[in-house]
Amino acid sequence: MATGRNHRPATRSRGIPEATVARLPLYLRALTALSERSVPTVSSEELASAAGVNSAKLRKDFSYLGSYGTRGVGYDVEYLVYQISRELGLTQDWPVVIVGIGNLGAALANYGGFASRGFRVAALIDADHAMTGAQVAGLPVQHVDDLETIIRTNGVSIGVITTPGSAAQQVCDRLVGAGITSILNFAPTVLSVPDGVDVRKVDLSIELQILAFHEQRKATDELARNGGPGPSGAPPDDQGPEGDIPAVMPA
Amino acid sequence: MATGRNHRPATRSRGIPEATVARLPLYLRALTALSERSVPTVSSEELASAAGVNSAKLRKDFSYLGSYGTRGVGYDVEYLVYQISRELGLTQDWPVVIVGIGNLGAALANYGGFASRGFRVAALIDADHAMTGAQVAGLPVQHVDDLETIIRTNGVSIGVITTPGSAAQQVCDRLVGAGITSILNFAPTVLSVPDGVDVRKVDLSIELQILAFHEQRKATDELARNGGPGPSGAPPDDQGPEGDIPAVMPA
DNA sequence: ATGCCTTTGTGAACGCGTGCACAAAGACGG
DNA sequence: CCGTCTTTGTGCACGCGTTCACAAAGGCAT
Repeated sequence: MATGRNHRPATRSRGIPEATVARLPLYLRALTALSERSVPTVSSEELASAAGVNSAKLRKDFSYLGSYGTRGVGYDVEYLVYQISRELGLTQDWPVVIVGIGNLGAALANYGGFASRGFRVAALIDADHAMTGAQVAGLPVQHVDDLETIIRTNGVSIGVITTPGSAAQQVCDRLVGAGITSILNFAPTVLSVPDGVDVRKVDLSIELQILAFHEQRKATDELARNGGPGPSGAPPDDQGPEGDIPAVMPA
Repeated sequence: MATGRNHRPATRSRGIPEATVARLPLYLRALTALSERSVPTVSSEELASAAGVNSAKLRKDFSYLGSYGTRGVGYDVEYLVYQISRELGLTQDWPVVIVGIGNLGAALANYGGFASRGFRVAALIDADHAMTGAQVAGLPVQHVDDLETIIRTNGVSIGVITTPGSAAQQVCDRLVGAGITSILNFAPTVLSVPDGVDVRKVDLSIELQILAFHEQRKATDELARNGGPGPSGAPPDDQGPEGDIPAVMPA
Protein backbone atom coordinates (compact mmCIF):
# COMPACT_ATOMS: atom_id res chain seq x y z
CA MET A 1 0.00 0.00 0.00
CA ALA A 2 2.81 2.29 0.85
CA THR A 3 4.03 2.14 -2.69
CA GLY A 4 0.72 3.12 -4.26
CA ARG A 5 2.46 2.87 -7.64
CA ASN A 6 -0.11 0.90 -9.53
CA HIS A 7 -2.92 2.25 -7.46
CA ARG A 8 -4.77 3.52 -10.49
CA PRO A 9 -8.08 5.19 -9.82
CA ALA A 10 -10.89 2.98 -10.98
CA THR A 11 -11.53 5.04 -14.06
CA ARG A 12 -8.16 4.34 -15.63
CA SER A 13 -6.49 7.08 -17.64
CA ARG A 14 -9.18 9.51 -16.63
CA GLY A 15 -7.97 9.48 -13.06
CA ILE A 16 -6.47 12.96 -12.90
CA PRO A 17 -8.97 15.80 -13.08
CA GLU A 18 -8.32 18.40 -15.74
CA ALA A 19 -8.13 21.17 -13.17
CA THR A 20 -5.40 19.27 -11.36
CA VAL A 21 -3.42 18.73 -14.54
CA ALA A 22 -3.54 22.46 -15.20
CA ARG A 23 -1.95 23.09 -11.80
CA LEU A 24 0.78 20.49 -11.97
CA PRO A 25 3.09 22.73 -14.03
CA LEU A 26 2.63 25.40 -11.40
CA TYR A 27 3.71 23.04 -8.64
CA LEU A 28 6.57 21.82 -10.76
CA ARG A 29 7.87 25.33 -11.23
CA ALA A 30 7.77 26.04 -7.51
CA LEU A 31 9.42 22.71 -6.74
CA THR A 32 12.16 23.33 -9.27
CA ALA A 33 12.95 26.61 -7.57
CA LEU A 34 13.15 24.82 -4.23
CA SER A 35 15.31 22.14 -5.75
CA GLU A 36 17.76 24.74 -7.01
CA ARG A 37 18.03 26.06 -3.50
CA SER A 38 18.68 22.51 -2.32
CA VAL A 39 15.64 22.45 -0.09
CA PRO A 40 15.11 18.78 0.77
CA THR A 41 11.47 18.73 1.84
CA VAL A 42 8.51 21.05 1.74
CA SER A 43 5.14 21.08 3.46
CA SER A 44 1.89 21.40 1.59
CA GLU A 45 1.38 24.77 3.20
CA GLU A 46 4.70 26.17 2.03
CA LEU A 47 4.45 24.76 -1.45
CA ALA A 48 0.88 25.90 -1.84
CA SER A 49 1.87 29.39 -0.85
CA ALA A 50 4.69 29.39 -3.39
CA ALA A 51 2.36 28.18 -6.10
CA GLY A 52 -0.38 30.58 -5.15
CA VAL A 53 -3.02 28.00 -4.32
CA ASN A 54 -4.85 26.59 -1.32
CA SER A 55 -2.99 23.93 0.64
CA ALA A 56 -5.98 21.62 0.79
CA LYS A 57 -6.29 21.81 -2.96
CA LEU A 58 -2.63 21.01 -3.36
CA ARG A 59 -2.86 17.97 -1.12
CA LYS A 60 -5.90 16.71 -2.99
CA ASP A 61 -4.13 17.29 -6.29
CA PHE A 62 -1.15 15.25 -5.13
CA SER A 63 -3.43 12.54 -3.82
CA TYR A 64 -4.45 11.84 -7.40
CA LEU A 65 -0.83 11.07 -8.21
CA GLY A 66 -0.35 8.80 -5.22
CA SER A 67 0.89 9.07 -1.67
CA TYR A 68 4.19 10.80 -2.16
CA GLY A 69 4.31 12.67 1.12
CA THR A 70 5.40 11.79 4.62
CA ARG A 71 3.03 12.72 7.40
CA GLY A 72 4.53 15.05 9.91
CA VAL A 73 7.31 15.99 7.50
CA GLY A 74 6.04 16.98 4.09
CA TYR A 75 7.06 16.12 0.55
CA ASP A 76 10.48 15.19 -0.75
CA VAL A 77 11.26 17.89 -3.29
CA GLU A 78 13.41 15.89 -5.67
CA TYR A 79 11.10 12.92 -5.68
CA LEU A 80 8.08 15.10 -6.33
CA VAL A 81 9.83 16.93 -9.16
CA TYR A 82 10.47 13.59 -10.79
CA GLN A 83 6.97 12.27 -10.26
CA ILE A 84 5.26 15.34 -11.64
CA SER A 85 7.66 15.54 -14.56
CA ARG A 86 6.94 11.95 -15.39
CA GLU A 87 3.21 12.43 -15.03
CA LEU A 88 3.26 15.41 -17.35
CA GLY A 89 5.38 13.55 -19.85
CA LEU A 90 8.31 15.91 -19.54
CA THR A 91 10.85 13.14 -19.27
CA GLN A 92 10.63 12.73 -22.98
CA ASP A 93 11.44 14.99 -25.88
CA TRP A 94 8.62 16.97 -27.46
CA PRO A 95 9.49 18.49 -30.81
CA VAL A 96 7.31 21.49 -31.64
CA VAL A 97 6.67 23.39 -34.83
CA ILE A 98 5.71 27.04 -34.95
CA VAL A 99 3.67 28.12 -37.95
CA GLY A 100 3.54 31.80 -38.72
CA ILE A 101 6.83 33.56 -38.08
CA GLY A 102 5.64 37.10 -37.56
CA ASN A 103 6.42 39.14 -34.50
CA LEU A 104 4.73 36.74 -32.18
CA GLY A 105 6.06 33.59 -33.79
CA ALA A 106 9.58 34.95 -33.65
CA ALA A 107 9.12 35.94 -30.04
CA LEU A 108 8.02 32.42 -29.18
CA ALA A 109 10.91 30.92 -31.08
CA ASN A 110 13.25 32.99 -28.95
CA TYR A 111 11.36 32.33 -25.77
CA GLY A 112 13.51 30.40 -23.36
CA GLY A 113 10.56 28.83 -21.64
CA PHE A 114 10.10 26.57 -24.60
CA ALA A 115 13.32 24.70 -24.35
CA SER A 116 13.35 24.66 -20.60
CA ARG A 117 11.34 21.50 -20.12
CA GLY A 118 11.72 18.96 -22.81
CA PHE A 119 10.17 21.12 -25.48
CA ARG A 120 12.28 21.69 -28.52
CA VAL A 121 11.46 23.96 -31.42
CA ALA A 122 11.97 21.56 -34.29
CA ALA A 123 11.00 23.86 -37.11
CA LEU A 124 9.72 27.31 -38.02
CA ILE A 125 7.23 27.53 -40.86
CA ASP A 126 5.88 30.50 -42.74
CA ALA A 127 3.86 31.07 -45.88
CA ASP A 128 5.93 34.00 -47.06
CA HIS A 129 8.53 32.96 -49.61
CA ALA A 130 10.57 36.01 -48.73
CA MET A 131 11.13 34.60 -45.28
CA THR A 132 12.18 31.15 -46.36
CA GLY A 133 15.73 30.50 -45.33
CA ALA A 134 15.94 33.43 -42.95
CA GLN A 135 17.41 32.63 -39.58
CA VAL A 136 15.16 33.14 -36.57
CA ALA A 137 16.38 32.12 -33.15
CA GLY A 138 19.09 30.14 -34.85
CA LEU A 139 16.70 28.13 -36.97
CA PRO A 140 15.95 28.47 -40.67
CA VAL A 141 12.42 29.44 -41.61
CA GLN A 142 10.93 26.83 -43.90
CA HIS A 143 8.09 27.22 -46.34
CA VAL A 144 4.61 26.03 -45.56
CA ASP A 145 4.65 23.94 -48.74
CA ASP A 146 6.89 21.51 -46.90
CA LEU A 147 4.75 21.43 -43.78
CA GLU A 148 3.73 17.80 -44.02
CA THR A 149 7.24 16.62 -44.76
CA ILE A 150 8.72 18.61 -41.90
CA ILE A 151 6.23 17.25 -39.41
CA ARG A 152 6.59 13.64 -40.46
CA THR A 153 10.37 13.80 -40.68
CA ASN A 154 10.73 15.23 -37.21
CA GLY A 155 7.98 13.20 -35.62
CA VAL A 156 6.25 16.32 -34.38
CA SER A 157 2.98 15.97 -32.52
CA ILE A 158 2.58 19.50 -31.10
CA GLY A 159 1.99 22.53 -33.27
CA VAL A 160 1.84 26.21 -32.40
CA ILE A 161 -0.20 28.50 -34.64
CA THR A 162 0.82 32.15 -34.71
CA THR A 163 -0.57 33.05 -38.10
CA PRO A 164 -3.17 35.74 -38.77
CA GLY A 165 -6.66 34.58 -37.93
CA SER A 166 -7.61 34.26 -41.56
CA ALA A 167 -5.03 31.53 -42.15
CA ALA A 168 -5.39 29.68 -38.86
CA GLN A 169 -8.07 27.15 -39.79
CA GLN A 170 -6.32 26.27 -43.03
CA VAL A 171 -3.01 25.77 -41.25
CA CYS A 172 -4.76 23.81 -38.54
CA ASP A 173 -6.29 21.44 -41.08
CA ARG A 174 -2.92 20.79 -42.65
CA LEU A 175 -1.28 20.24 -39.28
CA VAL A 176 -3.94 17.73 -38.30
CA GLY A 177 -3.70 16.09 -41.69
CA ALA A 178 0.03 15.68 -41.16
CA GLY A 179 -0.49 13.94 -37.85
CA ILE A 180 -0.40 16.74 -35.29
CA THR A 181 -2.65 15.91 -32.33
CA SER A 182 -2.05 18.89 -30.03
CA ILE A 183 -2.34 22.51 -31.02
CA LEU A 184 -1.61 25.72 -29.19
CA ASN A 185 -3.49 28.45 -31.01
CA PHE A 186 -2.60 32.13 -30.73
CA ALA A 187 -4.77 33.20 -33.64
CA PRO A 188 -8.07 34.88 -32.75
CA THR A 189 -10.14 32.15 -34.32
CA VAL A 190 -12.24 29.23 -33.18
CA LEU A 191 -10.55 26.18 -34.61
CA SER A 192 -12.47 23.12 -35.73
CA VAL A 193 -10.62 19.89 -35.23
CA PRO A 194 -11.59 16.22 -35.34
CA ASP A 195 -11.97 14.17 -32.19
CA GLY A 196 -8.70 13.16 -30.65
CA VAL A 197 -7.01 16.47 -31.30
CA ASP A 198 -6.45 18.82 -28.40
CA VAL A 199 -6.62 22.55 -28.88
CA ARG A 200 -5.70 25.16 -26.33
CA LYS A 201 -6.02 28.79 -27.17
CA VAL A 202 -4.25 31.88 -25.99
CA ASP A 203 -6.16 34.98 -26.93
CA LEU A 204 -4.72 38.32 -25.90
CA SER A 205 -7.73 40.27 -27.03
CA ILE A 206 -10.07 38.17 -24.92
CA GLU A 207 -7.87 38.51 -21.87
CA LEU A 208 -7.85 42.26 -22.17
CA GLN A 209 -11.60 42.37 -22.61
CA ILE A 210 -12.11 40.34 -19.46
CA LEU A 211 -9.84 42.71 -17.58
CA ALA A 212 -11.75 45.64 -19.02
CA PHE A 213 -14.99 44.20 -17.75
CA HIS A 214 -13.73 43.97 -14.20
CA GLU A 215 -12.03 47.34 -14.52
CA GLN A 216 -15.30 48.92 -15.57
CA ARG A 217 -17.09 47.25 -12.71
CA LYS A 218 -14.53 48.55 -10.27
CA ALA A 219 -14.95 52.04 -11.73
CA THR A 220 -18.73 52.02 -11.44
CA ASP A 221 -18.55 50.62 -7.93
CA GLU A 222 -16.20 53.40 -7.00
CA LEU A 223 -18.47 55.93 -8.62
CA ALA A 224 -21.50 54.63 -6.80
CA ARG A 225 -19.61 54.83 -3.55
CA ASN A 226 -18.33 58.37 -4.01
CA GLY A 227 -20.75 59.84 -6.47
CA GLY A 228 -23.48 60.41 -3.95
CA PRO A 229 -26.03 58.35 -2.11
CA GLY A 230 -28.58 59.12 -4.74
CA PRO A 231 -32.23 59.70 -4.05
CA SER A 232 -33.11 56.30 -5.42
CA GLY A 233 -32.96 54.88 -1.95
CA ALA A 234 -30.20 52.49 -2.77
CA PRO A 235 -28.01 51.79 0.23
CA PRO A 236 -24.77 53.72 -0.25
CA ASP A 237 -22.40 51.00 0.62
CA ASP A 238 -23.65 47.66 1.60
CA GLN A 239 -20.93 45.06 1.95
CA GLY A 240 -22.63 42.85 -0.55
CA PRO A 241 -22.73 44.40 -3.99
CA GLU A 242 -25.66 42.14 -4.47
CA GLY A 243 -29.05 43.50 -5.27
CA ASP A 244 -27.48 45.66 -7.87
CA ILE A 245 -29.89 45.98 -10.72
CA PRO A 246 -28.46 46.37 -14.22
CA ALA A 247 -27.63 50.02 -14.63
CA VAL A 248 -29.40 50.42 -17.92
CA MET A 249 -32.54 48.62 -18.87
CA PRO A 250 -33.58 48.54 -22.47
CA ALA A 251 -36.88 50.30 -23.03
CA MET B 1 2.04 41.21 2.72
CA ALA B 2 0.23 41.16 -0.53
CA THR B 3 -0.11 37.48 -0.36
CA GLY B 4 -2.41 37.19 -3.30
CA ARG B 5 -5.56 36.33 -1.49
CA ASN B 6 -7.74 36.71 -4.49
CA HIS B 7 -10.85 35.38 -3.00
CA ARG B 8 -13.21 35.94 -5.83
CA PRO B 9 -16.70 34.66 -5.24
CA ALA B 10 -17.01 34.67 -9.00
CA THR B 11 -20.63 35.61 -8.77
CA ARG B 12 -19.95 39.01 -7.36
CA SER B 13 -19.65 40.80 -10.65
CA ARG B 14 -23.07 42.29 -11.08
CA GLY B 15 -24.57 38.85 -11.14
CA ILE B 16 -22.78 37.85 -14.34
CA PRO B 17 -20.90 34.60 -13.76
CA GLU B 18 -17.20 34.67 -14.43
CA ALA B 19 -17.50 31.88 -16.96
CA THR B 20 -20.02 33.92 -18.90
CA VAL B 21 -17.83 37.01 -18.87
CA ALA B 22 -15.02 34.94 -20.31
CA ARG B 23 -17.24 33.93 -23.23
CA LEU B 24 -18.64 37.35 -24.04
CA PRO B 25 -15.57 38.37 -26.07
CA LEU B 26 -16.00 35.18 -28.05
CA TYR B 27 -19.58 36.01 -28.89
CA LEU B 28 -18.60 39.56 -29.68
CA ARG B 29 -16.03 38.42 -32.18
CA ALA B 30 -18.49 36.16 -33.95
CA LEU B 31 -21.12 38.89 -33.96
CA THR B 32 -18.69 41.42 -35.38
CA ALA B 33 -17.94 39.07 -38.23
CA LEU B 34 -21.66 38.72 -38.91
CA SER B 35 -22.08 42.46 -38.70
CA GLU B 36 -19.41 42.98 -41.33
CA ARG B 37 -21.34 40.65 -43.61
CA SER B 38 -24.43 42.73 -42.92
CA VAL B 39 -26.31 39.82 -41.41
CA PRO B 40 -29.28 41.37 -39.62
CA THR B 41 -30.25 38.63 -37.18
CA VAL B 42 -28.82 35.37 -35.93
CA SER B 43 -30.25 32.44 -34.01
CA SER B 44 -28.67 31.11 -30.86
CA GLU B 45 -27.86 27.93 -32.73
CA GLU B 46 -25.97 29.69 -35.51
CA LEU B 47 -24.12 32.04 -33.21
CA ALA B 48 -23.22 29.27 -30.82
CA SER B 49 -21.79 27.26 -33.67
CA ALA B 50 -19.73 30.21 -34.83
CA ALA B 51 -18.42 30.80 -31.33
CA GLY B 52 -17.76 27.12 -30.73
CA VAL B 53 -20.09 26.69 -27.79
CA ASN B 54 -23.35 25.01 -26.92
CA SER B 55 -26.50 26.90 -27.89
CA ALA B 56 -28.14 26.39 -24.50
CA LYS B 57 -25.07 27.83 -22.85
CA LEU B 58 -25.15 30.82 -25.13
CA ARG B 59 -28.79 31.53 -24.39
CA LYS B 60 -28.19 31.26 -20.69
CA ASP B 61 -25.21 33.58 -20.99
CA PHE B 62 -27.31 36.17 -22.79
CA SER B 63 -30.06 35.79 -20.25
CA TYR B 64 -27.72 37.30 -17.68
CA LEU B 65 -27.47 40.42 -19.81
CA GLY B 66 -31.20 40.71 -20.32
CA SER B 67 -33.75 39.64 -22.87
CA TYR B 68 -32.23 40.91 -26.03
CA GLY B 69 -33.61 38.29 -28.38
CA THR B 70 -36.88 37.86 -30.21
CA ARG B 71 -38.54 34.48 -29.94
CA GLY B 72 -39.07 32.81 -33.23
CA VAL B 73 -36.51 35.09 -34.88
CA GLY B 74 -33.25 35.27 -32.99
CA TYR B 75 -30.97 38.10 -31.95
CA ASP B 76 -30.44 41.43 -33.66
CA VAL B 77 -26.75 41.43 -34.52
CA GLU B 78 -26.07 45.15 -34.28
CA TYR B 79 -27.98 45.54 -31.06
CA LEU B 80 -26.20 42.61 -29.47
CA VAL B 81 -22.80 43.91 -30.56
CA TYR B 82 -23.57 47.14 -28.82
CA GLN B 83 -24.92 45.54 -25.66
CA ILE B 84 -21.98 43.20 -25.23
CA SER B 85 -19.49 45.95 -26.03
CA ARG B 86 -21.08 48.13 -23.42
CA GLU B 87 -21.19 45.35 -20.88
CA LEU B 88 -17.52 44.60 -21.40
CA GLY B 89 -16.66 48.27 -21.16
CA LEU B 90 -15.37 48.45 -24.71
CA THR B 91 -17.23 51.65 -25.52
CA GLN B 92 -14.57 53.52 -23.65
CA ASP B 93 -10.89 54.00 -24.20
CA TRP B 94 -8.49 51.76 -22.29
CA PRO B 95 -4.90 52.94 -22.32
CA VAL B 96 -2.45 50.10 -21.71
CA VAL B 97 1.21 50.06 -20.80
CA ILE B 98 3.55 47.24 -21.73
CA VAL B 99 6.50 46.71 -19.42
CA GLY B 100 9.40 44.69 -20.76
CA ILE B 101 10.09 45.36 -24.42
CA GLY B 102 11.86 42.18 -25.39
CA ASN B 103 10.76 39.92 -28.19
CA LEU B 104 7.40 39.27 -26.65
CA GLY B 105 6.73 42.83 -25.57
CA ALA B 106 7.58 44.11 -29.02
CA ALA B 107 5.35 41.48 -30.57
CA LEU B 108 2.45 42.57 -28.40
CA ALA B 109 3.08 46.22 -29.19
CA ASN B 110 2.77 45.36 -32.85
CA TYR B 111 -0.19 43.08 -32.35
CA GLY B 112 -3.21 44.48 -34.09
CA GLY B 113 -5.60 42.81 -31.74
CA PHE B 114 -4.71 45.34 -29.10
CA ALA B 115 -5.96 48.38 -30.88
CA SER B 116 -8.94 46.61 -32.38
CA ARG B 117 -11.34 47.12 -29.51
CA GLY B 118 -10.83 50.24 -27.51
CA PHE B 119 -7.43 49.18 -26.26
CA ARG B 120 -4.62 51.58 -26.96
CA VAL B 121 -0.97 51.03 -26.21
CA ALA B 122 -0.23 54.23 -24.32
CA ALA B 123 3.40 53.52 -23.51
CA LEU B 124 6.23 51.02 -23.76
CA ILE B 125 8.50 50.67 -20.76
CA ASP B 126 11.79 48.87 -20.34
CA ALA B 127 14.55 48.76 -17.75
CA ASP B 128 17.34 48.81 -20.29
CA HIS B 129 18.73 52.29 -20.81
CA ALA B 130 20.02 51.23 -24.19
CA MET B 131 16.48 50.80 -25.38
CA THR B 132 15.18 54.11 -24.13
CA GLY B 133 14.07 56.26 -27.02
CA ALA B 134 14.05 53.43 -29.51
CA GLN B 135 10.97 53.22 -31.66
CA VAL B 136 8.88 50.08 -31.37
CA ALA B 137 5.61 49.84 -33.21
CA GLY B 138 5.77 53.58 -33.72
CA LEU B 139 6.11 54.35 -30.04
CA PRO B 140 9.18 55.42 -28.11
CA VAL B 141 10.43 53.08 -25.42
CA GLN B 142 10.53 54.85 -22.09
CA HIS B 143 12.61 54.00 -19.06
CA VAL B 144 11.15 52.22 -16.10
CA ASP B 145 12.33 55.05 -13.86
CA ASP B 146 9.44 57.09 -15.22
CA LEU B 147 6.89 54.32 -14.75
CA GLU B 148 4.80 56.08 -12.14
CA THR B 149 4.73 59.34 -14.04
CA ILE B 150 3.79 57.65 -17.29
CA ILE B 151 0.93 55.78 -15.71
CA ARG B 152 -0.49 58.74 -13.86
CA THR B 153 -0.11 61.09 -16.80
CA ASN B 154 -1.90 58.78 -19.17
CA GLY B 155 -4.50 57.58 -16.71
CA VAL B 156 -3.56 53.98 -17.33
CA SER B 157 -5.32 51.28 -15.35
CA ILE B 158 -4.25 48.17 -17.27
CA GLY B 159 -0.68 46.94 -17.36
CA VAL B 160 0.94 44.14 -19.34
CA ILE B 161 4.05 42.51 -17.93
CA THR B 162 6.41 40.89 -20.42
CA THR B 163 9.58 41.06 -18.39
CA PRO B 164 11.71 38.11 -17.34
CA GLY B 165 10.23 36.24 -14.40
CA SER B 166 12.84 37.59 -12.03
CA ALA B 167 11.67 41.17 -12.53
CA ALA B 168 7.95 40.53 -12.70
CA GLN B 169 7.02 40.90 -9.04
CA GLN B 170 9.04 44.07 -8.67
CA VAL B 171 7.44 45.59 -11.74
CA CYS B 172 4.06 44.43 -10.54
CA ASP B 173 4.51 46.17 -7.18
CA ARG B 174 5.42 49.41 -8.88
CA LEU B 175 2.49 49.17 -11.27
CA VAL B 176 0.11 48.62 -8.41
CA GLY B 177 1.71 51.40 -6.45
CA ALA B 178 1.17 53.72 -9.38
CA GLY B 179 -2.52 52.92 -9.49
CA ILE B 180 -2.76 50.02 -11.93
CA THR B 181 -5.66 47.74 -10.98
CA SER B 182 -5.58 45.16 -13.79
CA ILE B 183 -2.56 43.19 -14.87
CA LEU B 184 -1.96 40.78 -17.70
CA ASN B 185 1.11 38.77 -16.78
CA PHE B 186 3.20 36.90 -19.34
CA ALA B 187 6.07 36.25 -16.97
CA PRO B 188 6.35 32.73 -15.55
CA THR B 189 5.81 33.89 -11.99
CA VAL B 190 3.03 33.86 -9.45
CA LEU B 191 2.28 37.49 -8.74
CA SER B 192 1.17 38.70 -5.34
CA VAL B 193 -1.15 41.65 -5.42
CA PRO B 194 -3.37 43.36 -2.88
CA ASP B 195 -7.11 42.93 -2.94
CA GLY B 196 -8.84 44.90 -5.60
CA VAL B 197 -6.24 44.19 -8.25
CA ASP B 198 -7.04 41.68 -10.97
CA VAL B 199 -4.32 39.51 -12.39
CA ARG B 200 -4.66 37.23 -15.38
CA LYS B 201 -1.75 35.18 -16.53
CA VAL B 202 -0.69 33.77 -19.83
CA ASP B 203 1.92 31.09 -19.45
CA LEU B 204 3.23 29.42 -22.57
CA SER B 205 5.24 26.87 -20.69
CA ILE B 206 2.22 25.73 -18.72
CA GLU B 207 0.10 25.43 -21.84
CA LEU B 208 2.67 23.25 -23.50
CA GLN B 209 2.97 21.05 -20.45
CA ILE B 210 -0.77 20.52 -20.35
CA LEU B 211 -0.72 19.56 -24.01
CA ALA B 212 2.18 17.21 -23.33
CA PHE B 213 0.22 15.48 -20.60
CA HIS B 214 -2.68 14.74 -22.91
CA GLU B 215 -0.31 13.84 -25.70
CA GLN B 216 1.39 11.31 -23.48
CA ARG B 217 -1.93 9.91 -22.38
CA LYS B 218 -2.99 9.53 -26.00
CA ALA B 219 0.25 7.73 -26.74
CA THR B 220 -0.10 5.27 -23.88
CA ASP B 221 -3.75 4.68 -24.72
CA GLU B 222 -2.75 3.91 -28.26
CA LEU B 223 -0.06 1.60 -27.05
CA ALA B 224 -2.43 -0.21 -24.73
CA ARG B 225 -4.96 -0.58 -27.50
CA ASN B 226 -2.54 -2.08 -29.98
CA GLY B 227 -0.11 -3.85 -27.73
CA GLY B 228 -2.14 -5.21 -24.86
CA PRO B 229 -4.98 -7.69 -24.76
CA GLY B 230 -8.09 -6.07 -26.07
CA PRO B 231 -10.77 -7.09 -23.57
CA SER B 232 -9.10 -5.29 -20.71
CA GLY B 233 -11.96 -2.89 -20.71
CA ALA B 234 -10.72 0.10 -22.62
CA PRO B 235 -13.56 1.15 -24.87
CA PRO B 236 -12.58 3.77 -27.43
CA ASP B 237 -15.34 5.99 -26.18
CA ASP B 238 -12.64 8.25 -24.88
CA GLN B 239 -13.42 11.46 -26.64
CA GLY B 240 -10.53 13.18 -24.99
CA PRO B 241 -10.54 16.57 -23.30
CA GLU B 242 -12.02 18.02 -26.41
CA GLY B 243 -13.12 21.58 -26.59
CA ASP B 244 -11.87 25.03 -26.09
CA ILE B 245 -10.32 25.13 -22.70
CA PRO B 246 -9.38 28.65 -21.87
CA ALA B 247 -5.65 28.78 -21.69
CA VAL B 248 -5.67 31.45 -19.09
CA MET B 249 -6.82 31.03 -15.59
CA PRO B 250 -7.74 33.83 -13.25
CA ALA B 251 -5.07 34.22 -10.65
C1' DA C 1 8.88 2.23 24.17
C1' DT C 2 5.63 5.83 24.79
C1' DG C 3 3.33 9.96 24.19
C1' DC C 4 3.19 14.33 21.88
C1' DC C 5 3.16 17.07 17.94
C1' DT C 6 3.15 17.94 13.09
C1' DT C 7 1.37 17.13 8.59
C1' DT C 8 -0.71 14.25 5.28
C1' DG C 9 -4.62 12.14 2.96
C1' DT C 10 -9.48 12.08 2.38
C1' DG C 11 -14.67 11.79 3.36
C1' DA C 12 -18.31 14.87 2.98
C1' DA C 13 -20.68 19.13 2.02
C1' DC C 14 -21.24 22.88 -0.85
C1' DG C 15 -21.36 25.89 -4.85
C1' DC C 16 -20.65 26.83 -9.64
C1' DG C 17 -21.22 25.65 -14.36
C1' DT C 18 -23.37 22.86 -17.90
C1' DG C 19 -26.85 20.68 -20.53
C1' DC C 20 -31.59 19.00 -20.99
C1' DA C 21 -36.10 19.72 -21.92
C1' DC C 22 -40.06 22.46 -22.21
C1' DA C 23 -43.29 26.25 -21.68
C1' DA C 24 -43.86 31.01 -23.13
C1' DA C 25 -43.58 34.37 -26.72
C1' DG C 26 -43.85 36.16 -30.91
C1' DA C 27 -43.64 36.06 -36.20
C1' DC C 28 -46.01 34.61 -40.18
C1' DG C 29 -49.23 32.48 -43.45
C1' DG C 30 -53.85 31.77 -44.48
C1' DC D 1 -58.01 37.10 -36.50
C1' DC D 2 -56.36 32.52 -35.59
C1' DG D 3 -53.46 28.54 -35.81
C1' DT D 4 -48.93 26.94 -36.50
C1' DC D 5 -44.21 26.98 -36.26
C1' DT D 6 -39.84 28.68 -34.79
C1' DT D 7 -36.81 30.15 -31.25
C1' DT D 8 -36.01 32.15 -26.90
C1' DG D 9 -35.61 32.05 -21.89
C1' DT D 10 -35.25 29.18 -17.88
C1' DG D 11 -36.34 25.63 -14.12
C1' DC D 12 -34.07 21.57 -12.89
C1' DA D 13 -30.81 17.99 -12.29
C1' DC D 14 -26.25 16.44 -12.58
C1' DG D 15 -21.27 16.43 -12.27
C1' DC D 16 -16.96 18.60 -11.32
C1' DG D 17 -14.07 21.24 -8.45
C1' DT D 18 -13.23 23.47 -4.05
C1' DT D 19 -13.04 23.72 0.76
C1' DC D 20 -13.55 22.19 5.45
C1' DA D 21 -12.44 19.39 9.05
C1' DC D 22 -10.49 15.46 11.08
C1' DA D 23 -8.66 10.85 11.76
C1' DA D 24 -4.56 8.34 10.54
C1' DA D 25 0.35 8.24 10.17
C1' DG D 26 4.79 9.04 11.22
C1' DG D 27 8.82 11.58 13.33
C1' DC D 28 11.00 12.95 17.58
C1' DA D 29 12.01 13.85 22.32
C1' DT D 30 12.12 11.87 26.62
